[in-house]
Amino acid sequence: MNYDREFLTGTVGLLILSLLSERAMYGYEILQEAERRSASQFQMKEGTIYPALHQMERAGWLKADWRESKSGRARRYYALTAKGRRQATSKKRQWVALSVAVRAILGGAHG
Amino acid sequence: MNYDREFLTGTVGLLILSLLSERAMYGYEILQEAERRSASQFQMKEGTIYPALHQMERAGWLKADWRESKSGRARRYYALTAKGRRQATSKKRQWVALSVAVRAILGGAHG
DNA sequence: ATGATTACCTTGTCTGCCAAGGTATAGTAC
DNA sequence: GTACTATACCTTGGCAGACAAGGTAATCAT
Repeated sequence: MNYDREFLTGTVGLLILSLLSERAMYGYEILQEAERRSASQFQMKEGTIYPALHQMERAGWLKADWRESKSGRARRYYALTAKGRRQATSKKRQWVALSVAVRAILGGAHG
Repeated sequence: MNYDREFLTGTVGLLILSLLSERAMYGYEILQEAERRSASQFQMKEGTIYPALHQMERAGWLKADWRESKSGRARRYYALTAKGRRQATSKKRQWVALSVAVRAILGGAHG
């Protein structure tokens, strides 16, 4: 297996796809959820996430629709398509393989 | 702790520093060693590693010297400086934290 | 001699991430 | 009522990392 070049840099894509594979979310919610679950290790920026979502939508991984919240504020919810689900699975697998490979090298280096 | 932006993309830097924290190596050797230990998962390219080594040298993380191999071929060996050793430790720690955080998010997503 | 491998290097391109800025609404504090 | 904060969306521009592609030159095997 070869890592996409994109993947080596693309932790953000992995996170988005992973979160959306649980349920549909809107952009701002993804930011907060990632921060919460990682104990604030991840602090993705809006300038990172919105363009990423748009790009994934164009690529056919996501499907978006506007929903009104109770307060009347409009939110754009994103859900995985079938293609997106395959991407999510693939990226997770790649990440696991990557982390195993990194550990194989760090491990040699003292421990 | 916050990840350097650089780190999120910079697996290559981590690998180089880790390998050099074991012993001095020359560029080409690093490529091969990374590939060998990762069971060919990593196939770093020369266009990646040489500029990276030069940059780390400029940053004062590495010290380089030319050595002749038995065959008479010249090789440029790189060794960590004290500063480089601190960097290596820091980057390893960051990587471990990153992988924990990613797993915290992937974990929620079905498993 | 021809090609593969070792070993170094640089330039140009593509893309990801983010800082910075912008819009607009809802809730809270004074 | 007005200022501030948080929510929620968005875009533009710049910087840096990874690599494809190309180059040099020596050694080794056929």
